[in-house]
Amino acid sequence: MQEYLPQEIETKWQNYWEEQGLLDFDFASEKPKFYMLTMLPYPSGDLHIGHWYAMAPSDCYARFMKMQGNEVFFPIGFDAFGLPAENAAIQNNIHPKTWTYANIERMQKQLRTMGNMFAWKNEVASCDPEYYKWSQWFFLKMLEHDLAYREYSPVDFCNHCQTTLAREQVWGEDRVCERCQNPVVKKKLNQWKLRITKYADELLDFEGLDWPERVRSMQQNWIGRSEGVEFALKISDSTDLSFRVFTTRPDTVFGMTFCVLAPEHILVDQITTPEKKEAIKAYKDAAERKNEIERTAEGQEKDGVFTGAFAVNPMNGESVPIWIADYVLASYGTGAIMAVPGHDERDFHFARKYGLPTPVVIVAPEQLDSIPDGDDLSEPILQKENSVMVNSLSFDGAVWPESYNRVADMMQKEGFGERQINYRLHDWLISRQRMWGTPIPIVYCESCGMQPVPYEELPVVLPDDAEFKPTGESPLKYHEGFLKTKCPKCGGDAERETDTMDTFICSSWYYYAYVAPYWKKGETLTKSDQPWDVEKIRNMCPVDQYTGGIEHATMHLLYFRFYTKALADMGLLNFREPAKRLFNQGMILGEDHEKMSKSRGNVVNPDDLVQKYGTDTVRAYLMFLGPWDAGAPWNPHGIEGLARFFKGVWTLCHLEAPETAAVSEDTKKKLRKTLHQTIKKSGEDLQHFRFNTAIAALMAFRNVLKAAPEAAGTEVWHECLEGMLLMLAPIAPHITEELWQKLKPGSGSIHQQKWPEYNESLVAEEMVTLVVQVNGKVRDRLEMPAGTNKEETERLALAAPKVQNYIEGKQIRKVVVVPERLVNIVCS
RNA sequence: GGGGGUAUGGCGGAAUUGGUAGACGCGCCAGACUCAAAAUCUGGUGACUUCGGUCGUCUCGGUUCGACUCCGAGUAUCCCCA
Repeated sequence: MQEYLPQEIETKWQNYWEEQGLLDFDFASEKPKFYMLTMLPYPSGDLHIGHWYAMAPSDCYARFMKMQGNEVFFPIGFDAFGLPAENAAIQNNIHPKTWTYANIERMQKQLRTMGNMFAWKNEVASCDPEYYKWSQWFFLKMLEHDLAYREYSPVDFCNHCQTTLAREQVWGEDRVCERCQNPVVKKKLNQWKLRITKYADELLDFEGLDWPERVRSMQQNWIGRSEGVEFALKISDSTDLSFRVFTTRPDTVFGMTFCVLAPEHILVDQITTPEKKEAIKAYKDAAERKNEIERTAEGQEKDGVFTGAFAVNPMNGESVPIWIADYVLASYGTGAIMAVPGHDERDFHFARKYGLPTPVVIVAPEQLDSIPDGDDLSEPILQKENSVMVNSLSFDGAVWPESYNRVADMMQKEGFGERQINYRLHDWLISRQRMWGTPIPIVYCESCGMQPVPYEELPVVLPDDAEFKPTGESPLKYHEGFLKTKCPKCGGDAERETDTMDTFICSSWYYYAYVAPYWKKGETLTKSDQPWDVEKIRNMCPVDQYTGGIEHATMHLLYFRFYTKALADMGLLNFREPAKRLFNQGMILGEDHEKMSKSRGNVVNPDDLVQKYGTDTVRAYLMFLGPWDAGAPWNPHGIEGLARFFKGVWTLCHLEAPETAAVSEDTKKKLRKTLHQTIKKSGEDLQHFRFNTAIAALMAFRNVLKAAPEAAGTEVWHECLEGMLLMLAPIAPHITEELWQKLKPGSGSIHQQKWPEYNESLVAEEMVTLVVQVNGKVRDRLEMPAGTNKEETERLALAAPKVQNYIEGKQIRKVVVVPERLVNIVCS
């Protein structure tokens, strides 16, 4: 027998598949199309075991779907813009483009060693001008449709990365940069934003999508829809000055004893009385130096300063003092709140600190008989459901949610307020002060102002000779050739926008690019272009199955959906969701159960493993570790089991028929039954991404075959081997191809075969094991034919000698019979 | 602080969805082959046990003839959000 040498056969078949065109997607195929998409990698230069963990099972699924009779499209590409290339440029004095393309080349090679059925002919790299010209084209379209705008506002800025960040890229309580973990600061800058908030409500709706609950609730929380009322408060002794506040609890409005403006609120300076000016200014200066989290953290002591001015509660005409406090943020809602200290945690502490009254205006129904005095409260009353309004003039006795509606209606009727929906979601900040990204196609002319670059002039190309200095500023700012241009309107001198786009822009539409890579390459674009091969997009999209890491739940996956909706509204797509099904794999951890990182020294190198065990074993082991969505720690020893398994399969396929063939009918029956049971089990498991149990079933099947070597050479044996190889093909494409072509010469690639079918009547067991319990404890096991009826089952169970020992002399109270499974005799 | 997930042998994990707990693999133990080792093969492997059994799925309580599975309370841990 020839030895199993995975490294040799794997390269051989990878080349064979490529030469035979087996990896290419056939758009003309009559078969049903299946678009299988895995999140595109960043070309960091080294394929990590995490990439394998994400991609090998995806490939297995793609191959499985192909065997199920689909024409499967499984493309790959590179998310090739981004900061690491630029950092490398500064450090090594090499252009990011050179660095990136070298990495791409290296990663292509590594990816090929995985043996995936990637449609390489449809590969894209987002840093190619033929790719990003469309990113720019979409930007101009968004501008036209009022989905892109420029705004001067406070934004999150990372000093270390020298760029602004989207809200989603600022992490955690410490508000650190997602990339470098350094704290971000607030800066006021002119920045481009996309109006994702326009789609807030639609993004909350997952109707018809098969997406994990986890992602849906994360997105819903992120969007943070809250219904409330926004109303105006007039400044006392002023006829025209007023400000607006948003509240989700209008039913507590009669409990307002003060209101609070954010220190940055535009009215602050106007309304502050002369004697308070100094204190207010000092407070504002201090607030500016704090970050958002210091200001709003719950444990934090809330402080503030009285402005000297008063506002009028429109519901009862009472005057309340206006304070400023930094726990109110200018960027959220209206930048001002009505403070109801009796019924809000933060307002309560603030009021107690400054001796402001805390009246009670809502109570729980059971408190109605003895309404507490506000002065006695030790904590605010936060009840919502069934709360009853008190001390609220004519509204007394109104019960939530009617209370909410009555106040809201009144405000609306009187014209000083209206119902409003507030979202936590901000518009998407896309400007980055970095060079290695898609240039924003805008020029600034001194006489004509801001002008979009005409469609026909796209792409605005990044210069190849930019100079990288560790100044922290984008080299585009100093590159005359890029910066200086002519105004498209008046022809006069103008300057280009030097900010580039967030790289999440590139990955928001890449799955369309795959379908027809570099569409209209080299051609001049126009405003009325179709950005892709419409026919193909119609056939191929949306994506049937998307896979990727959960870490993208509120970033990429939200942008991804937003883009499709926006493009649909521009008439470019005829569907509104990019992917029908989503599956998120978990994370592969180090041996120490910690996240893999160089600093921990627990990183696993897939290339070394492939070298030692071969691709098939590495792939299969990653799938075998546990449920894919749970992730798993790496166990360096476990992989031996998979290596043995494949060696075992290899041996079985080379087993020769014994000289004296004496194989019993029972053995044949058993083999055939196991085959059909395994087809059913592994097929169902693969369909549901349960790779681990599918492989376990195949191992069990191997064990059964191994125990019956006398059957080698028989017809059943061949059926079993064929079945084994076919079922194993999506998991281990190389060894199965090798063995298949040996076993069935002339039948072509195993990857063009159909998934085997099972016979339901062969799956069912003829004999079953019946468990007999006495008072819930297992006392005996009986073999009996399947289909034995209830009465007979009970009779056999009661008659069993072992059982007799336990029930002798006792009174039988009840007998529970579950045919083919169990009998429980309850006695005393 | 709020929301969500998870908890099963020495380890990774199975369990027909309320019916034999521990499939499959790793590790370990014993045996075969070998001068020896590796590889391979065979058998064993939850704990305790007086070898009859008894206990056992994070803890406590509940529902049920029967609970890893359902309900309530708690602990630990992970993720997301503040």
